[in-house]
Amino acid sequence: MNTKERARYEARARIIKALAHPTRLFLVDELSRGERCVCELTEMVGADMSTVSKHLAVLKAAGIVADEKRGSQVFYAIRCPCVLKFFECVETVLKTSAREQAALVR
Amino acid sequence: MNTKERARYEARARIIKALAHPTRLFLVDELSRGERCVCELTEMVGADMSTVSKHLAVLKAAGIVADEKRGSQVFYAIRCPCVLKFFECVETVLKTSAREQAALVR
DNA sequence: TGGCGAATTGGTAAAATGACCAAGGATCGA
DNA sequence: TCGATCCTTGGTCATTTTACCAATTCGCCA
Repeated sequence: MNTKERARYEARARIIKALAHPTRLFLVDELSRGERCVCELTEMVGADMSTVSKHLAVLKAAGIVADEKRGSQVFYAIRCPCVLKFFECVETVLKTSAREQAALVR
Repeated sequence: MNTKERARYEARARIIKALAHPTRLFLVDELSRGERCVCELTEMVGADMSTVSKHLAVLKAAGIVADEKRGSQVFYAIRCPCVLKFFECVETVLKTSAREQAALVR
């Protein structure tokens, strides 16, 4: 793995890392249904607003969501809907694992 | 977000976390071309074998790869090929970001 | 214009992650 | 059986991540 290759994998890892947290997955899932302001998301997540704000900042830095200030509120929206396909695959992995577990117990 | 929901997002995050490291992305990429033994992968990655072994253990625990001992070697292989679709999306995100950057400079 | 709600940012402490070294188990050829 | 190779595991230390609190900024309206 040379330097250039490594840089490519690091760039990819940065995106995936941004998704590698339960709260951020929830945020993406929720935003996939339409834009939401931070206070709405905070309410749903049930954590400190500063925590949610920071999670959103991570997603934004990765280019996964976009923000727009309107009045005193900030609305976030998905920028790359393909991210949702992640979930399908993740579910496949989970189901495959579950099946194997079941097979072992059988 | 109730307890059950949270558990679902945590399960998903575990899978994605397993992919959220440049070396592990490289390993998955390489394994997508066919099974490899740990010593081959170690050679390619250029890190300590114990480091590579631990990365592989993370992927295995997530159910993304499977291992098979044959003689003195251990071969790893992809278990859920759909993981490769992650990369397409990740590239899309990266390209979109790059385009926006370019637009800002223009 | 004073104050309130919305949001971000800085700071801090706890927990998780990651890399390497050292040690140990398994397999194979001499 | 001895030694070499392959691989995993345990330990340690540095770095990163994350959650909350406190402080600050911004917009709105009473």
